Amino acid sequence: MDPKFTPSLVEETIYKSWEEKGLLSPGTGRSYTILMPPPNANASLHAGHGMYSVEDILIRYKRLRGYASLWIPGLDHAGFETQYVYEKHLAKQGKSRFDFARQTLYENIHQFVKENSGLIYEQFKRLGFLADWRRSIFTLDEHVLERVFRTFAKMEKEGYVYKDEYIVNYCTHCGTSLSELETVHIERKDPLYYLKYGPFVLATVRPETKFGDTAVAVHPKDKRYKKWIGKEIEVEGLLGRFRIKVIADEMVDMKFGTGVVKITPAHDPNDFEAGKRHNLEIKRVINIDGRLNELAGPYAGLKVKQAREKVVEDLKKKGLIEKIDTNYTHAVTVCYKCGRDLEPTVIPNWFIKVRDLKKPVIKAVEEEKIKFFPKRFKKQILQWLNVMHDWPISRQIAWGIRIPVWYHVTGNEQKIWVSFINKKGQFFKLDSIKQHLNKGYTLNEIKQGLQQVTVPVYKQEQVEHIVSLKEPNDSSNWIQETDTFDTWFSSGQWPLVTLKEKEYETRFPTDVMGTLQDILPFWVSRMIMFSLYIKKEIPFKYVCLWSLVADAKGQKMSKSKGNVVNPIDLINKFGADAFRGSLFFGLSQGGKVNLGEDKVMAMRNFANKIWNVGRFIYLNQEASTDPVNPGQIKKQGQFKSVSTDSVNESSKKTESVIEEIRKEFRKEKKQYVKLMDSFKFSQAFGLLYEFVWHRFADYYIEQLKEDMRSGNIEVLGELKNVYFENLKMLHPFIPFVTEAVWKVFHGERSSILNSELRI
RNA sequence: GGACUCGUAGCUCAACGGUAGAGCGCUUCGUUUACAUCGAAGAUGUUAGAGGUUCAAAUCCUCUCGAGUCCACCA
Repeated sequence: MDPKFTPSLVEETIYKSWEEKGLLSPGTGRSYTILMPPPNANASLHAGHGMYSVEDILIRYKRLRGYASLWIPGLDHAGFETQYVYEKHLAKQGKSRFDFARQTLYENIHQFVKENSGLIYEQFKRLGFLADWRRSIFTLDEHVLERVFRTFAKMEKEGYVYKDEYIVNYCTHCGTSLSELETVHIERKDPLYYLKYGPFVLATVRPETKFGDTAVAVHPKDKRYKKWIGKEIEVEGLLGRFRIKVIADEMVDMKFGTGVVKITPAHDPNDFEAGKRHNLEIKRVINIDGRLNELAGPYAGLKVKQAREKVVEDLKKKGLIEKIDTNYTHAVTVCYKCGRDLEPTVIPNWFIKVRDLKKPVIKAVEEEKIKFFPKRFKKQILQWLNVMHDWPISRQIAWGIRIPVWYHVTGNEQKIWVSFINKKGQFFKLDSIKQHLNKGYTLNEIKQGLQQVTVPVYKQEQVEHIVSLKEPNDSSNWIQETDTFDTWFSSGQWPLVTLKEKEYETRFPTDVMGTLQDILPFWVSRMIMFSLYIKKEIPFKYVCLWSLVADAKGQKMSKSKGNVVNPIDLINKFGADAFRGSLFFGLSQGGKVNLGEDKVMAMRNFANKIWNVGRFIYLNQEASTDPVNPGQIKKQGQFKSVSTDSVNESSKKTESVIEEIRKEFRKEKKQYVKLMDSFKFSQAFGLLYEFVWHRFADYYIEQLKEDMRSGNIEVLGELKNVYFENLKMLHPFIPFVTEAVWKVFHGERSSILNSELRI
């Protein structure tokens, strides 16, 4: 044994030996199952992934406790994220997604993902993860698509699916709608314009949307305006005079501005709601490309920002602006991806009605059928579930699972709008199929080069559609929806696609779902929802949440701050054990993990300490002439009878130290199990650290050093026993060094994973 | 506006009703034989502030101040 433990010399060999011995898959015993949260297929390891170690700890711990523990990995196609990355890649070549038919784009991204996937698994292996890689599942695998289709079809049949014009946060840059959870609110200072509006003055930050106003609202109790309620007023605007209705609505804050609000249902979420309440017309003036349309008269074609400037300028000229408050701070909703202002816009969208679907979820959480660690997340998820409203599942991206809805083209040529690329690669923007056909393109060619299908929701005359995996095989023409499912619609069904059919009897519900607390509402709540809906059973018994890994100072890691730590660098430098240890050493349950090189170094030292304790015992064992099996000594355990023969000071001392160590060790082990079983990993690890280093090495070994040197086999046996048991307890946290030492004592072909941790 | 988390040693954090701890850093001493990626000894704290409950409070309660996160609203 070298005087130093050198991770780089052993880690690869050890991992290979686990693979070769089949230790990545479970042996016999009671089932214990964890589904790995699928990382993005094309992702590369970042520090946050380090927390997947929690699951590795559980898998190894349970394996040592005699369970058939199984960790099933997977990869997520991560629709939005991946397409975003790919489009940046395209931009470098001076191209955009509008240069490709959606099918081509899909295939290109697929190729791109294929080329870039697999890396993260190699990196996970560097971390020592004991997952059954051969069982890896990709969220676009055939059986996943089928499951997703069946779920959608069932939901459709049972009335949980509907399509509606709906106001969504639309990112005109990313070209897609975002769920509320994908938006970010930022505080910003914007000018607040006080516009003369007929007999009123009203305040707005968005004068450019005034062309879409369909009412003016005041508070029902506002004495100032009571006499106008229900009447029409005449307003002098930029496009001439027009009449508009005055409505009363509680949403109006009398104290804000002048207490008068313009209602623009098409471009403001609140106004949209108000519009519904008062049956107002939705008048859309901004198109999904972020430019004003023909309803804005001379302003058509301008982007929102330019339009605002121009409108303000012209309003000033006409004397329609009373004043401008330049000191107004408000919250703006921006895209979490590109940071640009989101445009509230109405577009046709598929929705899932969640009111009934979420009820059993709330019940299961309330009744603690599913337990959360740390506990406070129970409260949080309940809060989220209670405010959760209908789920928009349409995404206007190509990289994803296409919604299996087919529209009946025959007879609806005028109602179905498409954009496509012709054979020559020319792009044709959104227009009705009829228009395109009139220009001489065949439906087949349109379908070949299809980019987007948009079927507005016609209140009276719906376009006939059916849910089907393939094009209906009849004489008429059909065209498939181009929207894809929200990523969470498929990954929410993860627990339903990861196990083999017969495993649902033994391994379902699975045991633990460990994941980032950020995606508790996105993912965890939806997995529970789908599982209860399809299987009538919870998908997992425990949810273990961890937070982001931050830098040494507790700052969130981000590229712009330049404080990103690459775990692989740390592993190369200090070893996987040191990296893993640093994620668990000295922190509170579910708290923030501060990853600093100092801490990793401290853990490197700890691994080395463990190695050297083993080395010391080993050298003494080699030195002792009689290599008696320590197991036998333990059975005899007769220190008293041995020592009574030679009654002297030193043996009395030995005897009492042995008693002491046994007592302390028993206590340690008991506490360890208790902590591990209640997901208090950091505390458990701290307990081991303290015992192994400061009690076992610094105290007991020092006390018993003389006995070891003089070849006292009983003492050696006792120390070995305590040491080995501690190796087993440490193994889930720092698998490599513990395995390396184990092999020194038990032979190259042995593995600590084949041992058992008895209590 | 609502909810949550957190203010403890120079730094990063533990302890969660019963003598305030760890890692890193710092001071002094110690290496012929397990480890200097080490050992021994030590310094550093009115536990943000104020009040309350209790025999006993860093810990429970209330308020104040400060930091952060999430949700909602904002014409």
